[in-house]
Parts: sequence; C-alpha cells; structure tokens
Amino acid sequence: MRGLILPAKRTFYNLPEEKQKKIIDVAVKEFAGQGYQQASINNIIAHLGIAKGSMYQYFDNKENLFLFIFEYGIHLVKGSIRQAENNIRPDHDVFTKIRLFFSSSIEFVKKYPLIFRLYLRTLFENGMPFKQKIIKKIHITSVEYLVPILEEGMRRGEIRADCNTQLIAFMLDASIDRLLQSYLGSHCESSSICAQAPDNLEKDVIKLIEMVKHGIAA
Amino acid sequence: MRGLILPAKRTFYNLPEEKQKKIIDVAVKEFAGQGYQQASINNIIAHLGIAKGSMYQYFDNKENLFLFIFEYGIHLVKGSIRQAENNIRPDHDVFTKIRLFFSSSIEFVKKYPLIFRLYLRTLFENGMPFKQKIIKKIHITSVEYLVPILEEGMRRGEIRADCNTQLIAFMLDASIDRLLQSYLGSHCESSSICAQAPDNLEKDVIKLIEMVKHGIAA
DNA sequence: CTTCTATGTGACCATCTGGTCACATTGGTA
DNA sequence: TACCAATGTGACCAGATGGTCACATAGAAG
Repeated sequence: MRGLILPAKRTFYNLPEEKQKKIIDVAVKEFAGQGYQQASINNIIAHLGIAKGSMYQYFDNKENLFLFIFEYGIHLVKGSIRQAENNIRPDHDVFTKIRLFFSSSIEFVKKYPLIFRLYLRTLFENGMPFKQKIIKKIHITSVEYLVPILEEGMRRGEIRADCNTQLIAFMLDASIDRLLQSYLGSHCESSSICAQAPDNLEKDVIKLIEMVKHGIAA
Repeated sequence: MRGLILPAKRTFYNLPEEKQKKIIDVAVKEFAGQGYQQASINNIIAHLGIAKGSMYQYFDNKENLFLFIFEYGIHLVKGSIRQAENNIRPDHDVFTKIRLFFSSSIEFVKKYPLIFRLYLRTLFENGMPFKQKIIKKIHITSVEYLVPILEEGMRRGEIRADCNTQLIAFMLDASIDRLLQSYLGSHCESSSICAQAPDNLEKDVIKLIEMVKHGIAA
C-alpha cells in the first residue's frame, strides 16, 4: 500500500482510523457504482456529511482520490492472493489447483463485491489518462497465474502435450470472470447459469473444470 | 427497425439519406466511445457541423437518440444473424455449427466494431432507466442460440449425455465474447491470446473448439 | 489569556451539460 | 410577387460538475 508517491495527503492519514475507513467505504461505493468520470465528489461528501473543502484537504483532486481507492483495492487483492497461495500445495494435481484458484477468486468477490465492480468499471471506461498504468497493475491477474500452473501440469503429464496452455488459461479466465460477473449481477441475466446462490457457484466451477478435463465429445 | 413508437421524429426521416447516415455514424461513434451518460450532444453536433436546435428537431431528447441508435444496432445484428443462419446447414455436426456461429460473430465485430462496443458499454453502464428493456433485447444472443444447437447435438449423440448444455453454452459464450473483446482492444491486453491479426482469431476459435471437444486431460 | 498551526467549512467560480425558443432561412405554391 | 409551412440556428437557461479560498474553529504551547 505504501509507495513513493502517495495519492492521499498527510491530513488524511492524521484522521482517526474510523473516519478514514468511512471515507474509503463511501468512495469505493461511489466509484464502483458510477465509474470514474460519472462519480461525483458532491455525492461522496454528501454521504459523508463533510464539507467539500475537507475532502480536498485529504486528497489533491478527484484523480488522486480514485488512484488511492484503486490502490486500496489492489492491496486487498494481493492479500487474497497470498492467502490463496497458502491453500494450494505443490503436490495437488492441476485440476485441483485450478479449482482452488477459482474458489479463492469467488471468495474474494463474495467478500469484496464492490472492489470487483470497481475493477470491471475501470476496464470498460474511457478517458482516464492513467488507465494504462492501472491496467498494468491488474495484469497480474488470472491468466498470469494460470499459465504457470497449467505448464507445470503439462510437464507432469496431467495435461496432454499438444494442448495450448495460453488458450486454456484464456478460456478458463474468461469463464470464471463471467461466472463472477453473473454472480455479482453486474450485467446479470444477459448470460447466466444465473448462479445467484453461492453454493451453485462452486458447483458450476467443479462441473466446468470436469468439462474442460474430459471434453464433451461422445 | 420499424416499431409503433419511433424514437426519431418525422423530420429526421425527411432528411436526405446521406445526412441521416452521417448523423447515425457520428452518434454511434460518440455513444460507443463514451457510453450513454458521458456522451455529449454538444460533441455530436460539433462533429456534424449543425446547430443544436436542429438535432432536437430530429430527436426529442438524448434518450430517444440513444434508443434510435441502439435500435439501429439491433437491426444490423439481426441481419447478421439471418445471414449466419443461411450458412449453417442442419446436417453439419455440432462442432462445425459452433465454429460457423463463432465465425459469423467475428465477421460482425470486424464489420461493425463500434456496434459491438456500444453493446459492451451498455451492458456495463448504470443509470439508464430503460436499461432493462435494452438488455432483454440483447438477451437474444449467443447463449440462446447455442443451447438449442448443443441439445440437438446431444440428441444426435455427438455430445455425451452427461454434459450440461447450459454450462457448455455459458463457457463458449464467455470465451467468444472475450476473444472479440481482446480483438477489439476494448480493454485489450488484460487477457489475451492478443489476437490482433484477424487470421489468428479464426485459428484460435478452431483450437478452442477442439479443446472443448476432446478435453485437455492426458 | 494569547498565539500559532492544523483542520473544517461552504459560498463561490469557471465550465460543461441537456434542453428551449424566438427568430432567420428556405423552397414550393398561388 | 407574396405567402406559408417546414427546417435551420445559436444565444440562452437551469442544473451539475470539479476545484478554490478567505474565513471559522480547535487545541496545544507559551
């Protein structure tokens, strides 16, 4: 969370932690719900019950507020990944590893749905000068984690050698992403096993992996 | 394209076709690029070189302009689907059918990338009162087309009976959608076989179907 | 009590938005 | 020519936006 250039001012860090947390919560909700451009500082301060001037004493401008919030999201993601890595043992077979990786993703989205929304919003929004930098930070996502796992599986002979690990990772990533999106209802109904019940999510993951494992041809 | 309630006024239809087309083009570009809320009427008229008052003589308001543009997109999609249905013969096996269906999707996105962008933007944008109606119109997409094809394949014994057609359709739809997104570069790089060359797209589709067909397990 | 610094405040600003309307322009009819 | 309906126009409006700044308040130090 600490970097050389911090998007938040000292004043913010001097605030009692409770107030910091409240500001973060409200800002996350606004940015996740409206996206960067559409998010309204006026809205945020109204929800917080503070003056606009105060907000600008904590953050230089809207852009830095967003960067701070996004950084906070990355912070949570990294924690979640670290936790996931503890669960995955090297001696697990590829398919178990994939399942565990998926489970941890699901866990994260269940725990921090707004952060996931923020991430989706960011990917689809235009007109952020700093979008490139942000995307690179997200780049440390599924595909990059999946490919090594798949390649290890192939080396161990659990995956046929004629398969394309990049392609498998791509497909798995697309699937889990959609699964999470439909769970979140971000653009729900449009394409669903409509996994609203949390249990179904895990079951769908297992079925999906089974399918990729054995294929569907008779 | 014709309905009982038309979003465009008579004045618009009285315009010379060339001007109609130019207006549509510019509006599509603006809405696809910025989304509904962020799109600017001022921007559109500036690009068109006409007065704001004229625009409001063609369309009652921003909402109706958007609805008209979206309807236009649906119109193009339907045409594309009709064309696709001509190519798919009943005696093709399931996997060929899927491939052809994918190819026609790719064809569409290549031909009308902005329409696809508009569709993506719409799915991910909040704060449209009419979003529900629009989403239902999109609902006639991949999954609904894929499931019958898959079930027919299962009946014919080309797909194992223990597979879940809903799940297969879901995964295929998610994959093709992502493939198209990364081709479009809408949020590119984030997850890619980075299929920039059009040829690669088709090749990836073939490989992907092969993978789903036979599975990846050794 | 005074002084000083750190923090809180909201009226205010320029800029942009979607939308309106009184007026100008046009082209066809008589 | 005169007339009229259909179009074109851009100054103008109320509202919202991100951002500023002169001032009020607080709390600790002397």
